[in-house]
Amino acid sequence: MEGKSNIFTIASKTGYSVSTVSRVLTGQAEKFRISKKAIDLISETARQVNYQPDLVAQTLRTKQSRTIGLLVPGIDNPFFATLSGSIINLLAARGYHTLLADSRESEREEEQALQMFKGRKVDGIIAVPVATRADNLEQIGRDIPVVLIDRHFKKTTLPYVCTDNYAGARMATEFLLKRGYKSILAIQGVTTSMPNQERLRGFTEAMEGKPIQYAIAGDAFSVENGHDQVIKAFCNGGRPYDAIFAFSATILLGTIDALRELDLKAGKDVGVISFDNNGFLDFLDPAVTRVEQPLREASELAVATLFEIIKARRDGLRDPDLIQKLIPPTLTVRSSC
Amino acid sequence: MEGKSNIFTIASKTGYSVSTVSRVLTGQAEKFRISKKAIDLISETARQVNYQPDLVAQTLRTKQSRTIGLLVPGIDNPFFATLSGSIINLLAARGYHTLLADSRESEREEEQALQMFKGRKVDGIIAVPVATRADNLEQIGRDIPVVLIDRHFKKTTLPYVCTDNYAGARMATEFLLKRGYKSILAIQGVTTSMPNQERLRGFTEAMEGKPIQYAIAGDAFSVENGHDQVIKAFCNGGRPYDAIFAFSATILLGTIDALRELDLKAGKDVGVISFDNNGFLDFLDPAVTRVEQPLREASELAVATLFEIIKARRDGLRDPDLIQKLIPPTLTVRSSC
DNA sequence: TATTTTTGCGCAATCGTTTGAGCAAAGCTT
DNA sequence: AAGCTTTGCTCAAACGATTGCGCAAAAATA
Repeated sequence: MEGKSNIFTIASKTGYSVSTVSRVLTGQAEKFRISKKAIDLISETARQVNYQPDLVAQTLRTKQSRTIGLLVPGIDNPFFATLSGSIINLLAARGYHTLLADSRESEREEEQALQMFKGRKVDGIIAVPVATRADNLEQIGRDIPVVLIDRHFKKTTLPYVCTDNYAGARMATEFLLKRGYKSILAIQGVTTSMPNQERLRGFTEAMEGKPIQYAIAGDAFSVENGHDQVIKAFCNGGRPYDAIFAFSATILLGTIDALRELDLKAGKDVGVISFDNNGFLDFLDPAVTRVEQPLREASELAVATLFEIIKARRDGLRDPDLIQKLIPPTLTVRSSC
Repeated sequence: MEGKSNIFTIASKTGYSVSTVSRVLTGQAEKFRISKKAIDLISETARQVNYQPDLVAQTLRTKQSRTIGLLVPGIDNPFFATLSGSIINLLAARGYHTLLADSRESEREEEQALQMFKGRKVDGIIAVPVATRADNLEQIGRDIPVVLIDRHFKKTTLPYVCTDNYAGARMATEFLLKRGYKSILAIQGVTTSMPNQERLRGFTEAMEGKPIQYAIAGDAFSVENGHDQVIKAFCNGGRPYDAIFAFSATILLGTIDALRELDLKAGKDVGVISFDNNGFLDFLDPAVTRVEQPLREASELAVATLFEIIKARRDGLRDPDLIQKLIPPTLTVRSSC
């Protein structure tokens, strides 16, 4: 009954060889014409001794770990937490386990995590990359199926599933313009990341040729950044902008905080719009208009894509058609602008 | 340069035996009096062929995976997301990797995850248990070091690090009373969980003998629950309670939402207090008074405890003194009550 | 120079599985 | 009854590392 039982225990208890036991326990009984008698006896004893296969040994032998490496740049960021949760559950539903690593926006830690994934023989990797160049991940992608999510590289051979950040930012900006705002402050996040660059592009292209003042500030997807940029911009006590476009929900929170400090009412004194879905945004006062990313859909597509590649490679086929999808976000209008 | 190099590759490239290579690469060179020449040559070739040890094979042989299993009841809950992030990073700092599983408040999924951890040969487990009985986890705890966090069992031999939920709830309740509220609605979460039971106990004991009306409702740590209970309680259009005690931040959000629906102003019409730390609570209007849990401290203690047990067992000693700690939470006063 | 000690390393078993190949016994065919 | 098929299983070699034991050559000692 104790945890010491292995395939050998069962073999000697039943009088069959380890081969036979293995084949029964891995469901290959039919294929190898094991007698019903043997199947029953072996299964029964396996149950009795509470046999649990050693997944490590199995992995070593079969080169399949039924484990996926998930790499995010900050698990404590609610956005990535939600994303991770979604992915982990989708993987679990397929019988896969998740090794979770946090690169904390550091290329070095990302690299380490990837090496670790490799050493651990993960069957695939889902990553929100922080590196600025695709090389390393593409290199790994040759050995292990990799799908990028949320962030991607400009020209890459890796599959990805991201939000169409360009379209989203453009949509948000145009919404602000339509609302009649005349001077807009955009507060951005990690400037090297693709989502940020795309949002920036969406914003500036939407502003192009418009007789509207605007500025771009900031450099991190953090509350502090949101706060500090607003304070800095409004520091002289004036009201230089009548609208703020926060490139993430974390930035938005900082913004809200700063506005409150400045005794300005979001939605009334200053229009506010944000990126990122975050249920929280509805509980703020005013509830915040935002560009919502189809998180669930993205996770599902990423996981499905990953498994298609895994399957193809397992069958010795070449990779399926490259999936590089930008999912259009939706505008959720509330009362903040 | 390709990922195919193993210890054998290096052995033949250098002319040394695999034993020697292994000893050099695992830093046991001195101990086995390997010559400096051999050490240099082997290290150098290892670098050249970009050798990465196969962690699976290593685990099989050494019975140490340098992996910890982390089990939470809902990774998409910001509270657990933050907790996980904190733990993952602490583990990473010690060179350990994390297998993350989500039980989704289901005993069955919890059991599966634990079996998986065992099969994966994790060196230890940190768990927020959902089971109502300790048996299963205690059983596993005999094989693998286990530390509980956030939730624990009444009488258990397992170490745990939790918030002193009783004290926290009592503190919150007494604060409400001191503020002069006369009728309080407490909205609770998963009723079987220890934190909830303790919070409930703290609440009711604080109310004992007080000439104050109160009610207890709810059964989930969710936004919906918070919302629905408020609506239900206030449905006849009256204002039966002048204060609400939300047993978690998620519940609180639902509460806020419901109050808004009812056209009641939190903080003004109805006092509001919450459990759980969540930076978000400061951005609500009004910012919410709350019992803050020392998440960081708890994670650190849990991880430290786990490693002490791991170390002791590895050295063949018996487990260190049982750590069962309730960390007192702090009251963060804002303007919501 | 003969013996002992030290130095430096290799042999081979082992961890718990999976799996290709092979083989005896039973059944079937003619 | 000889030959062919099928049935039902076993043998033993992997997978990639670690490790107890042993042993030859060199160095030290006598």
